[in-house]
Amino acid sequence: MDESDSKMSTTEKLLNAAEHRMRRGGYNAVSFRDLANDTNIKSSSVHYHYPKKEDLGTALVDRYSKRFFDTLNVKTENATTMEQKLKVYQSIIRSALVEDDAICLCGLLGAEGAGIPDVVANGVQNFFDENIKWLVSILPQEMSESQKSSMASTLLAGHQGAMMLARSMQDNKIFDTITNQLIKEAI
Amino acid sequence: MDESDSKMSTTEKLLNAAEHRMRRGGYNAVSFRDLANDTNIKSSSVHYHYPKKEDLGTALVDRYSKRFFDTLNVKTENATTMEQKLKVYQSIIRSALVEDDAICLCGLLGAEGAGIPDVVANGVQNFFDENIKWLVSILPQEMSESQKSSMASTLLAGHQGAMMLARSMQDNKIFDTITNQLIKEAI
DNA sequence: GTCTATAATTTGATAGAC
DNA sequence: GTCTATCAAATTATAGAC
Repeated sequence: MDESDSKMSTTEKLLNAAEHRMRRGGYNAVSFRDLANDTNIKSSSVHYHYPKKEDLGTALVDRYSKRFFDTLNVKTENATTMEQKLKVYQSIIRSALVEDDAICLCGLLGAEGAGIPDVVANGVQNFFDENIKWLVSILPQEMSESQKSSMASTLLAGHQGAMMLARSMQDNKIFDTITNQLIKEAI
Repeated sequence: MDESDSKMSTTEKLLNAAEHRMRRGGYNAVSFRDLANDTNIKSSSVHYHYPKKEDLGTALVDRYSKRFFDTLNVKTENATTMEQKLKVYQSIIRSALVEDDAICLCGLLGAEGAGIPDVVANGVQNFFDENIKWLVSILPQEMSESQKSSMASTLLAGHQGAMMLARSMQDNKIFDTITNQLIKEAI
C-alpha cells in the first residue's frame, strides 16, 4: 500500500496520514502536530504545504473524490449489467471500510457539516451529487427519472449508513447484509 | 420547546445546548466555554455538573436514547400495522432532522467512533442495538429471523444515511424520498 | 451551585534562518 | 522545503472562596 514510505512525496504522506485520521475521528481529530509526527517533519513544515487547515481539508476531499470515481470508472469498464456495476460500487466502498478500517471521508464530513469550513462542505456536497449522478446513469432506462433519482439516493444513503453502522457496532458483516439487501431490492 | 428558559434546570439547559452543538458539529465541536456562554454560567460551573467531557457525552447519549424510545413507544401505542409503525419511526427521525435542524446524535457520534471516548461509543452502539431490536419486533412473523434482521439493519442504515445526506446536500426533501422508498420496499 | 483564579496542554498559525 | 522559535487563543480541568 504505502511504498515503504520512501518514494512518497511529503504531500502524499501528509494526505495519507490526514485522511486516515480524519476518516476515523472527523475533521477536528486531525491536528498539524499529529501530522507532523506521522510524517517526521515539524508542524511549521506542514503549514508550508497546507497553510490553513481548510486547505488541507479541501485537498483531502478533492483527492478522495477523484480517486473514488477513477476507481469506479476503471472497475466498471467491463461491467455490462446494472447488477455488475452495483456490485463494483458496493465492493469499492466495502474496501474503504474493511481495508482502511475507516468510513467514507465524505460521509463523516457530511455528518459534521455544520462544524467544518464551508469550502470543505461544498466539496462533500459535490461528492454526493456525483455519486447520485453515477447511480442514476446505471439504472434502467425503463424507470422514470423520479424513480431513478429516488433509487439512487436510497442506494447512496444506504451504503453510507451501512459504513457508519458497521463501525459503530464493530461488525463489518452488517455492511454486507445491508448493501446486499439494497442491491437485491434495486434489481 | 424551551419553556422560555426560566423553568429549566441548569443541567437541562446544559444538555440542550450541548446536544444542539454536538448534533451539528460532532463531539469536538462542543467546548465547556461555549456551553458556559450558552447557559450564562462560567465554564468551571459546567464542570461541577459534568466533571469530565465524557460524563457530558454519556449523559447526552443516555438522554437522547431514552427520549427516542419513549417517544417511539408513546406514538406507536395506537398503531396496529407494520406500515403505521414504520411511519411513526420515520416521522420521529424526520422531526429530529427538520425541527432541530441537525442529524441524529448517535449517527454523528457513531461516525466519529474512533475519536470519542469508549464509554460514549458504547452508548451509541447500544442505541443502534435497540433500534434494530425494535425494528425486528415490528416486522411480520412470516419473515425469517435472518430476513427480519437484514431488513431492520437496512431500514436503520437508510434512515441514518438519509439524515446525513439531507444535511450535506441542504435538502430535507431527499430524506423523505429515501425513507419513503425504504418503507415502500419493506412493506 | 456558582464564582474567581489559575494551570497544563493543545492547537492553528507566523517570522525568519538555513 | 524544512527548521527553530514563538505566539495567541482555545480547551480541559482543578482549587478554593462565597
